[in-house]
Amino acid sequence: MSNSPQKPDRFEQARLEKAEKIRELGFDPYGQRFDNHQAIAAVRPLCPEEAGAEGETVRIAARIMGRRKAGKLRFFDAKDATGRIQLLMSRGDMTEQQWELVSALDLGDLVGIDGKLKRTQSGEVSIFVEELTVLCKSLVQPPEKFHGAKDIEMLLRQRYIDLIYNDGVLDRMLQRSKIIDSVRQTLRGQNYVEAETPVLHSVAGGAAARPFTTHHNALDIELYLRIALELHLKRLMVGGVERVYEIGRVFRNEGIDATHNPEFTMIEIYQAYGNYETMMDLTEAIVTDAVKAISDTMVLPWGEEGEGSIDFTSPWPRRKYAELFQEAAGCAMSDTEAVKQIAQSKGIETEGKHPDVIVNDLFEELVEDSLEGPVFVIDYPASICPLTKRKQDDPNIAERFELYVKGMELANAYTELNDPKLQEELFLTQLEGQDEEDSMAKMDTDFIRALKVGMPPSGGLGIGIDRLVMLLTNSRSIRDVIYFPLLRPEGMPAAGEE
RNA sequence: GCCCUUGUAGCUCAAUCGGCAGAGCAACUGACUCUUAAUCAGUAGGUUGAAGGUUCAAGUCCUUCUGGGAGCACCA
Repeated sequence: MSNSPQKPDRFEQARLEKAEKIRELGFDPYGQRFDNHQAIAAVRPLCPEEAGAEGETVRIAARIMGRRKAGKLRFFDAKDATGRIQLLMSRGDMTEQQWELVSALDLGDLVGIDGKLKRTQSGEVSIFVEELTVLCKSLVQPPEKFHGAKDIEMLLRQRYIDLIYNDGVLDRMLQRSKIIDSVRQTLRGQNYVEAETPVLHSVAGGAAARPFTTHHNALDIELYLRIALELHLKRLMVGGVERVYEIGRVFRNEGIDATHNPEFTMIEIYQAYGNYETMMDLTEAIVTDAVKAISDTMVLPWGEEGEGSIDFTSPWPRRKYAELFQEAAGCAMSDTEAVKQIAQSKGIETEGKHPDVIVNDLFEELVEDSLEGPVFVIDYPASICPLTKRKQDDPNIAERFELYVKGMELANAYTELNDPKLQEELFLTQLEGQDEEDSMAKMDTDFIRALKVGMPPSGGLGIGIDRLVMLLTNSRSIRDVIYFPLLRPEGMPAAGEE
């Protein structure tokens, strides 16, 4: 891409001329510090009910969203992060210099306003402007005032346009912040401490996913961006940090769709001397607290208006993996031949695969999408869970649960494996039918060394924060809850050109 | 990666069978002191994503490239 500045279009040219006019009037088109302004949402209720009655003097800072003229009157719609309010500027109430300044205003400009709250004759809450301060001249023509901006590509590449001009976008992102605050608060209340562990890993472990690779120049080594938080947090458990969590970005070099972004936010939580059952209780606490943080009710809408809902009232059902499998497939998951036949009838590749991998493929095909939830699926086949402690009375079953809501996996938790010898063995054992890069079993010798020192028996829990926010804000796409989802860069030269 | 679909003015969208590229909003000039998708009169605004091809004639048909979206695959 060229580094030379873009030639201004006709709109930018006109606005630059207005900026110059503002300078000639003795003002700064890009503004200065503007103290003691009030939130529009706080100011609106102060307006007198009776039309024409003079209310309090207020000061706001806002963006100009709309404009109407009626002779020597100017009505503007102004908006800040909290709400909208109408501004009224009258030729008769302003100095000559201020009136000239009004004529240099455009849609999209940021202004500081001092004036009195008063209702217009039609009853609209308004600020009758006494002093106008230009805080920033906008050089860009805003989208159409009625239909707004709809081009998804533009809205994602220029998310600020989306945030300014599309109602609900900023609100949803602020809800995301509230949800994350709530998660931290719940954990703080139970004496968990937040940790920050490395993003750059020499072994990308803790999950089954393709990593991004990068390179450190001074050490001249290949590094991976982390795909999970697990192995470092467990090292902290070894070190005596008994209740620990991290909220952080993880990176997986895989496809992009409505529920997957290459970088996404996970929380992983570890509790010494707990197990997967204590983590189920914690999951319920975290999610229900988050619901309370953004809603007055435990039943949240899902889908189009009136189409559906999610009832987060706890406790949530806990269903055994094997039972759900049997109900859906009509055979026991230990019946290897029957499982294979059903899998083949569903078009699932079975050749060379470990029986438990086939069972899991079938489970995903038959069961997952139908789990409306919230529901805990518990007790997974051990062979697909290499980091999990087995049940004491059945070594084929792992103490693991996944939480499903609306067919989406929201949380995943284990009773953590703390036997270093067994862990080492599981790292070495590739499940048949899995490519090495698809496998979770990547040898991490430093992690084994840590386990030998001794890690308490523990519960571990991971929650996909983006998915939690999606479910709580009725968002069908992960792009609705991430400010800047990954897009292909603009303006790359076509292959073979240049 | 596969397949389908889409890209027209700053924005939202038209353009019939291949036949003069258009509207609304926004902008600009003017009128109007209570509007709120304000109204009224006028003006200007285009490399139809890019390159090539077919044709007397291409926004429209064909090829390649490119950005976006939906689905599939992978995955959480």
